[in-house]
Amino acid sequence: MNSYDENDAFEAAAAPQPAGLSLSQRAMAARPAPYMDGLNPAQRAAVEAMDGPVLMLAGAGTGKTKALTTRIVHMLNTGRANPNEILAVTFTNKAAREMKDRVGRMMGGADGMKWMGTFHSISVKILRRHAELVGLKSNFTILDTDDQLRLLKQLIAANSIDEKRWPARMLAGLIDSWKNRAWTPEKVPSAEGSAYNNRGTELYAQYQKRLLDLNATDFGDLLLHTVTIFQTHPDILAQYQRWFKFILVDEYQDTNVAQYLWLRLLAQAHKNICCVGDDDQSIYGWRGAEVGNILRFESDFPGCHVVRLEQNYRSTPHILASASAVIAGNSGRLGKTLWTDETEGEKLRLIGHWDGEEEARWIGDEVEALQRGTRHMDPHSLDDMAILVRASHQMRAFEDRFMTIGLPYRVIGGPRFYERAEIRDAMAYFRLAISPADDLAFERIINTPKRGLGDKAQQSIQRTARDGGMPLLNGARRLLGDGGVSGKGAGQLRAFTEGMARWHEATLVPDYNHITLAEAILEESGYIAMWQNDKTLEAPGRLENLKELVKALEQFENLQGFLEHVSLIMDNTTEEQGAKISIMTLHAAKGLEFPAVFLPGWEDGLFPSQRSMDESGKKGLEEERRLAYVGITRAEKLCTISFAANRRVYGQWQSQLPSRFIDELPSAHVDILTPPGLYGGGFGAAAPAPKLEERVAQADVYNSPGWRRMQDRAAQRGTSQPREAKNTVIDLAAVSSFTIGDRVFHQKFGYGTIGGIEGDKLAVEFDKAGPKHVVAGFVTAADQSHDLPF
DNA sequence: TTGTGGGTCTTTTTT
DNA sequence: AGACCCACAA
Repeated sequence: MNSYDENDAFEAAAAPQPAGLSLSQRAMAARPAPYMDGLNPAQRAAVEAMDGPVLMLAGAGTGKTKALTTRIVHMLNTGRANPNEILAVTFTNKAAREMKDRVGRMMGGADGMKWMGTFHSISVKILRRHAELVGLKSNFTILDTDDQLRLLKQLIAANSIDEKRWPARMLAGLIDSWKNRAWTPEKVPSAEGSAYNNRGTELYAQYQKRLLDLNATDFGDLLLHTVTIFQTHPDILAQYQRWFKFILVDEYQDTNVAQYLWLRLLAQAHKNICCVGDDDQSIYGWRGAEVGNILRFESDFPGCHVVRLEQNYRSTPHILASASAVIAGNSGRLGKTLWTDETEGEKLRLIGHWDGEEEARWIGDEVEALQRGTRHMDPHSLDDMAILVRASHQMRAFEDRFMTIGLPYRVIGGPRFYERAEIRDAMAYFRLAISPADDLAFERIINTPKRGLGDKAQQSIQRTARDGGMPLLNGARRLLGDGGVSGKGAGQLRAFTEGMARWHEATLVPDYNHITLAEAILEESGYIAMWQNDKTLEAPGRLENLKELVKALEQFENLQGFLEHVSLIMDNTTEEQGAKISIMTLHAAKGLEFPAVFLPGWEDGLFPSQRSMDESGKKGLEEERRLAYVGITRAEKLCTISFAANRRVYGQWQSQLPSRFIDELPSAHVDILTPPGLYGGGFGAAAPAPKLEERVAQADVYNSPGWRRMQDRAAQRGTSQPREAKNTVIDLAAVSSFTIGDRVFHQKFGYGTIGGIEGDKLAVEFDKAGPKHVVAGFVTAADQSHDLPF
């Protein structure tokens, strides 16, 4: 089967269409359609506005998917379009699947909706039909980032560029960003000429040529080539414009320039385009998304309907008020005011911790409390809870903690199934068996498992193949015939090429059993054995994944079909049993909702991310703020924000300041769970830090049992007694090191605070004030320390 | 050819 | 701290 053959819905367009509405359709349209029940006026308006462009500004939790799917159902039911005349585009397969499911549920099947999918999957369908116009054959392959990087490395080496100074990743990122902006090599502006040591454009052109030679595309090409075809072949564009009577776009705020052009070209004739988005949830600027697209919609499509969905069905008033207050800090918004009928609900909770481990500990306890149910909350399943972090490395502290207390968790968005090394290796074996000319697959697996074929041997294979103008696999065969490989490698290479020949034969048999074949390939190639002999910890998991892969084959008729599918669908489909708390990044959380959400790590530099602010300034900060908005609005009932005063960053302890977003939270909607003033930074607007004198007055360090214990110990050891230095302020810049509890910190603090949890011993060492001297104290419950009131 | 030790870098992620 | 990548030695 070739999926590019089955997609010929386009031909069906030539079939005569019913003129106007049928009687039954008119009857349907006349009475209020039952599927409209339960829509609010705004949603209804979004569903019914059919004459001209529509911009649906849908805030978080306002039922935009409901409006979007109902709109599709409405178009179908009123006979405005056939299922295959509606182009519905999303960004992720998950979103496409959900939309399909929901339309299917309302209509009793969404079979005819052939043009509902991601930008990329739809582009592939179009591109397969017109591949020759951009120099490809219709059975082109789609490279993943791994292949892409390997290709670029070869090019860089061939151009004798020092890959150390000019990494392939950098070039890949550059090319990707150019493709996101719909720039072919000729169109890259000369201002970009200095990129990649002045050779960026040149290498880009070479890379594109190499891709055509391989009859391959990368992900960016799928859109870029399609746009090129539309721009250079008006007749073809016109066909599609006629064909797609209505266009719907989800998450419009995340479109990049290429996608924007793609849409505008298709929509410019009839202008029946409906874009749904939320400018406040644009969080993918760093990968080319242009908030400008949504901000500009009204001038792009003059006379468009703008519908605002503002009634929120998800969150409590406190959560909405907090999210709104934070996002209000951004400028240039289209502006929305989320509101809700609900009046009940818990305030947000804000808590500071001593360090990241303490934070994880506290959240673990809190999760268990929520499971049991608390004074304020009914018992909740772990499935109802999520921890949303800014950066994926933050997830580890929680994994560690949950592992030790035996709390079931799931990490969402980790390394994806199809991106794991063992899966890609296995797929490369399948690819080579099906297409013996797939050189990239050959390179990946020729020495995996180790066959004694290192650099040298591989280079001779490359040379032989190039001289003979043949694929690498054939080159290897010829080299073997010529006796060009010696020693152990020869025997193993022969076994490999013979195996490949055998497996390739097998794929040519009509209706071959692809599952048995796949198992045979992995077994006979020695790939399974490689992992079985591997005694490292992750080996069993990898074998498990391979089994999983073979199982996934069952849903396909043959290996070809499977590979075609997998190149576009990269999501992890394995759903394990049992209730688990979810841990994921804020980015991965978009589109999801949970009754209880934890937002840890709200510290300046981490969130908002310092790098984001350094690289993109105010623009970066605003995107971070949108991320905060997304995080808070994921919560339905309970949202807990936390930060730590100290955190290990790249192996170094660093003192942290609370996030500036904490200062933007409205104090009336936030419960502070930490004694105010615990940390010098205070809680911003929610609760400003008390004056130092007040905090010193509250401190009762010297009456604590701990203080006495310290005195005892000093006496025992014959060292000097801890010095009393009450009501003095320490210049933190003079602190060279300090210890709290059993941790020692060697760091200069130009600013900030030092704190501990109750019971921590605390000692500070100075180096500026003459000879080193040490003061020591003890952290009490009342004064978990700040500017060291000794 | 394969294993190892030192140097480098460190946000977010879909297709 | 930890992952990754490359250069070098066995």
